[in-house]
Amino acid sequence: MVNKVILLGNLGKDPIVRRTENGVAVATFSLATSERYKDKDGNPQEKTEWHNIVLWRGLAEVAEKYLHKGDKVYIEGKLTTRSYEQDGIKKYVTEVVADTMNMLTPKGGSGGSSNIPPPPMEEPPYAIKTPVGSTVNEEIPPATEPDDLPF
Amino acid sequence: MVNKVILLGNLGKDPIVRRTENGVAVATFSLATSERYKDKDGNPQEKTEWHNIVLWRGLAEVAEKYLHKGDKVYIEGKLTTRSYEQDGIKKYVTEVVADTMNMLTPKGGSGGSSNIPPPPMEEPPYAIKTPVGSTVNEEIPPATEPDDLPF
Amino acid sequence: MVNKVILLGNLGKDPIVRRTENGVAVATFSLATSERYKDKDGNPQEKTEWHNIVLWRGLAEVAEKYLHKGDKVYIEGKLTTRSYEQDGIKKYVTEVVADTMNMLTPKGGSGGSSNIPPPPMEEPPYAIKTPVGSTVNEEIPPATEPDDLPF
Amino acid sequence: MVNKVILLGNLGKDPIVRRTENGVAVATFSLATSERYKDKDGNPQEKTEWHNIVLWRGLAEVAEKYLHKGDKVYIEGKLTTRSYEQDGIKKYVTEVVADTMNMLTPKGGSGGSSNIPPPPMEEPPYAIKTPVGSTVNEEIPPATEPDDLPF
DNA sequence: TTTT
DNA sequence: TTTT
Repeated sequence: MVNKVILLGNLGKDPIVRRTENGVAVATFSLATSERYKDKDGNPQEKTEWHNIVLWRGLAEVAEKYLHKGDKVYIEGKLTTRSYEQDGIKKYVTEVVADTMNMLTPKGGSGGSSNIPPPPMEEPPYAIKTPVGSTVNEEIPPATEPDDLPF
Repeated sequence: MVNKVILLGNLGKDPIVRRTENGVAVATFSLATSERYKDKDGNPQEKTEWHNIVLWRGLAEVAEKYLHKGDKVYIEGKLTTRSYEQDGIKKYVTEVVADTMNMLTPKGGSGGSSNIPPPPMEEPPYAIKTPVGSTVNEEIPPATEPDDLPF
Repeated sequence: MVNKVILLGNLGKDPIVRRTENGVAVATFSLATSERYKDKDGNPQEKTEWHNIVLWRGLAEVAEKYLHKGDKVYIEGKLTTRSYEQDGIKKYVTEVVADTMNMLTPKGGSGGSSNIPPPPMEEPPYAIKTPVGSTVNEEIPPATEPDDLPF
Repeated sequence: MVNKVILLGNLGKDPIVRRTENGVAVATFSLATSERYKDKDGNPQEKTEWHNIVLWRGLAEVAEKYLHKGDKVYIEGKLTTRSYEQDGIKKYVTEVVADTMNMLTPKGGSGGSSNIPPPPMEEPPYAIKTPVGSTVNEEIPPATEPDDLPF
């Protein structure tokens, strides 16, 4: 079974970083991927998709330190959907849980970085406790190669 | 900007195929990707994600003819989210609009293929008219190579 | 930096499995991906690419036990090139070092599985000792999710 | 069958652009993807892979105009291997024929751009006429969506 | 031959 | 809400 998402786009806002009671970091942000195309009259159009990104542990720490509104990032992850209830209505959120991140905005660049503290209550997607899957790429022990190859 | 999803999983049901007024085919189905892992007590667990797949034109026609419940398919596409109103409530659906499909269940295989007609009312995701993006891989004119290479 | 290869094709022969002096397993095989297209005269053509696949450790063990000539597999990995000398001539081989493998041929299927022992000398690519990179997906400790999410 | 390569790295040199007798543009360059890891003694190491990239038609024209040594690009393409004879010895080259390219170095950036004319004779990989496959993403007519969706 |  |  394969479940892989590859995105390269820009952050709509600074990441929001929280920690679990055990101190595990979780960062969330939305990422825009825009596509230019021509409509049937030949006029140039742009369509933007917004993706909910979730990063755990090491990746969340990196996001907290270095990622800002407007920054360009490459994300590789898994598509996941979770549900929660709001005002008695069941809602679904689809998120991309990142396992690889690559920051593409040069340091000192982008500016942006609004340091206004996040609102006390988040948008619906993140309002309810629910398990979410993740793998942090940077924590994976790099499989070092044996020196004694058989070929 | 890159927006790519790669899935390899099994169909939860037979595809549902509709046509626009212009006769353009659209197929939809949900696709399961399961992941086995061990929980913190070391017990094997399985977690299944369900993905909403949308195919247009040629890919929809192929799906209509050959895809059945339980079949294994490889899908490459784009992540898209659209919204609709239901009972006065705005709802969001995230879908994968396929541009490449690869059927992995050998012909005559899989069985399954429940021919029970689909319910009169679909799940929320497909209940409302909304524009959705798509590219059908098979309709792309294969770029044939010139014979007179410069190297 | 991103270096990712995604292949879905068929094994040309049974895998060849070796072990380093430390007992680490390495499996190699070639994988065919075929593409159908029409030439400029509209005649259907097929073009097959052969890829050198390398699997380490757990993945190699799985390949040894379950993979056979003709089997269909999904492979995700890294593109790597290494060089070696043969008869005083420097040669280069490009390989895909897998970090994920998904076997798509149902058990008992495929047939094929020629049990003819591999030739004493392999094709050039695997004739010389050289370091090769790898990560075995199955050995990665699955990042279990904390129960105490902050949202 | 799936044959996909995804790379994000830096150009080692300016692209070399040629044209076939029919005026079709072909650009080639090598792309570095570097990976940082720690060796078994815990010392940080870097390993760089060099990939041979080939772009056709529209993508080649874009590369010619905008890509320079050192620039960062995202490439999506196919793995292909071709052979040629040199001094009576058969040689193989593995290339990535791009079908999507995304330039990630901001305009006016990178500088580099050594305008030293390319040597009269290229490295072995490009010395011999051979057919190579390609699809230029930008030439694909964007599948416009019908307004009359059936759902 | 690149980049961080 | 981003970016080109």
